[in-house]
Amino acid sequence: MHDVARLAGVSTASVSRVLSGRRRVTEDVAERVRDAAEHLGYEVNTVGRSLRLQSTETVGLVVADITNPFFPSLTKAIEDELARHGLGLLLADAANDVARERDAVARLLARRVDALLVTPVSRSKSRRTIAEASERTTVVQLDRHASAKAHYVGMDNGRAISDVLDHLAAHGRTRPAFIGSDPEISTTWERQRAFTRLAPRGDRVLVGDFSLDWGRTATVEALRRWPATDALVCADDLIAVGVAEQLRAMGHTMPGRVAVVGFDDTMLVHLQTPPVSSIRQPLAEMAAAAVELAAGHEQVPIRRLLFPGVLQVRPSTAP
Amino acid sequence: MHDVARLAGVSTASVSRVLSGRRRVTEDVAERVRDAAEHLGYEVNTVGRSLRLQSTETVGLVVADITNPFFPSLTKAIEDELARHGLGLLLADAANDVARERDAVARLLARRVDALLVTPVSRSKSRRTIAEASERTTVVQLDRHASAKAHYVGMDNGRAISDVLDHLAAHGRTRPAFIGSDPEISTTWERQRAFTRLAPRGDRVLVGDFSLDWGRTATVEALRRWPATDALVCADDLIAVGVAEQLRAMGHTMPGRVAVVGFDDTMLVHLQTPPVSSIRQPLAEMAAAAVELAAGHEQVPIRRLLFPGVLQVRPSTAP
DNA sequence: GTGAAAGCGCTAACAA
DNA sequence: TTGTTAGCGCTTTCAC
Repeated sequence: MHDVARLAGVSTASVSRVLSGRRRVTEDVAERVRDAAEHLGYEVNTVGRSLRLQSTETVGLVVADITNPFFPSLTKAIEDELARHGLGLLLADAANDVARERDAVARLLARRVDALLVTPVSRSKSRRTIAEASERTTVVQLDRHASAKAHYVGMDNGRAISDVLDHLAAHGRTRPAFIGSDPEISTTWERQRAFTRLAPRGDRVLVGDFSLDWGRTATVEALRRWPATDALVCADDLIAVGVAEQLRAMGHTMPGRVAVVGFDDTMLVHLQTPPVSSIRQPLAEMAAAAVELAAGHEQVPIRRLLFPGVLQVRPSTAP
Repeated sequence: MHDVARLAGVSTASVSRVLSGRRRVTEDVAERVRDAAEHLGYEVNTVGRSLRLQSTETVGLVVADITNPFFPSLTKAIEDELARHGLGLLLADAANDVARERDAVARLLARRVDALLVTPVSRSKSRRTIAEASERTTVVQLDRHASAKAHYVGMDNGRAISDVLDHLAAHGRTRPAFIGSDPEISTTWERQRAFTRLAPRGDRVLVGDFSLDWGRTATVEALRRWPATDALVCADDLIAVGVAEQLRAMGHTMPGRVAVVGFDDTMLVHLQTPPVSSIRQPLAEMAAAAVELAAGHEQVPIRRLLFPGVLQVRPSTAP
């Protein structure tokens, strides 16, 4: 910076004013500084700037499980939006483990991120981690939530379930069952609860884990317990794919006797033949809202932003 | 830090020495400092440290396409290894676009990452980006490569193809064809070249893009042009899944008349029935090697590290 | 509008 | 072994 100042014949203060664009200077000075900087290949050192401004212009993101295909899509949406705001993304993976999640949060806080985005692993066991972090910086819970002490940006799962049930009913399917996964995942829990409240026979719910095999097993179990079932609403796409596979193995053509619908609209549902209907989260809008909360310098009251999902209708529910 | 020093009755230098662990102090001082720090909830400010040490202890990773399921696995392996070394991960996505890749590299360099890991989008069009970046910091090309001026950590694709052909031959399949994707992707290109060199009829190669649909189309085309084909070696799993789907649609049971094998061993191949054989990259070892090169402070000569892949044999090639 | 100077929080060189 | 001090690169008062 000194070199640039010398070459431009101004003080380092003016160089800073020009290059950071945070203050007015005469056009003459601005031009000389820009020329000098370009000539010397000078680029502002963000570390010095961060120290001075007490802001790293970096946001941390702790995803519950990066290998779950929904999270890369979410990560991409966030990274995109952050880049648009000139913010960096420090990523950490909790690997579905609350202890690792706590570690990851601590590591990112130690790096002085300006804000922290988290998709909590567990409704109950992530609560303290989130609450404590939110005393140190702005925390935005994304997709999932665990604490009322931090912002939450997610999808309106109740409305999504309602839309699914309407869609199924419109196709004459009035005897759905719900294949859930771990109810400690807030999204799964909300979907299950909404189903219980809204479905014709809301008690037809099976709960297992987040896996293809569980989808297979649950299909057999559901059709055994409730033989008249004409639709299986799944807590996520991986389960839905397992369900679809099992139905095919049992000789059903989809939708045929049983319609199938998943959640999150990951690429998985496109790999099935026929493709499986799924609710898509509006990731771009969610990312924009989350980053706005994260980048907002003023202290705002805790927000809870719910976006509507969009049911992607495919042959698994509407031939 | 001043508060900690005062409370412990020592200088800030001693606080630094204790908390950074980079210098010897008496146990008495160390204990008083640690107590004081804990009492005050003090945590070293990494920004100040970075400025002083001229090192951010952070590594940048530019992935070619985070929504391609191979890259989350790679990202996870890297993040894991970096965390083990106390290093942070700044992530950026190139979205399969060389212009965005160049931007991403520039943004991470501006943030003064200690090293840059990149999976180049294109063998030819990413070359300048990589070469120029490697003049500014340590660059490690991961999985794919584009420039000889930076390290490369990847899989031995030639050997992998050789293993695949041996495996197929052992099961009596001696008339394979290769379904490639974009040869600008270095891995795809190497796999294709090895096939051409090693396969019984190395000219039986189709080249398309990286998609499910191309897998479907290519299957039809391959069986039309070379009706005796008894195995389809695919440049990646997504193509392999498309191939498997198409074979099923054509009424073949896998492996039956045509065996199928993919690359990268992503979760996609498990979603097929039956599961599809695939070559797994040794991600943990590759990540360890890449991070070692990235974290190594001494200037080492350009390295090119190839790890052997492991063929995961499944019913699509061995019933 | 511009420059001089202070200071963000840290660590290393130097002195004691 | 420990303390004093300078300085990493930046931005922002404050004085002009």
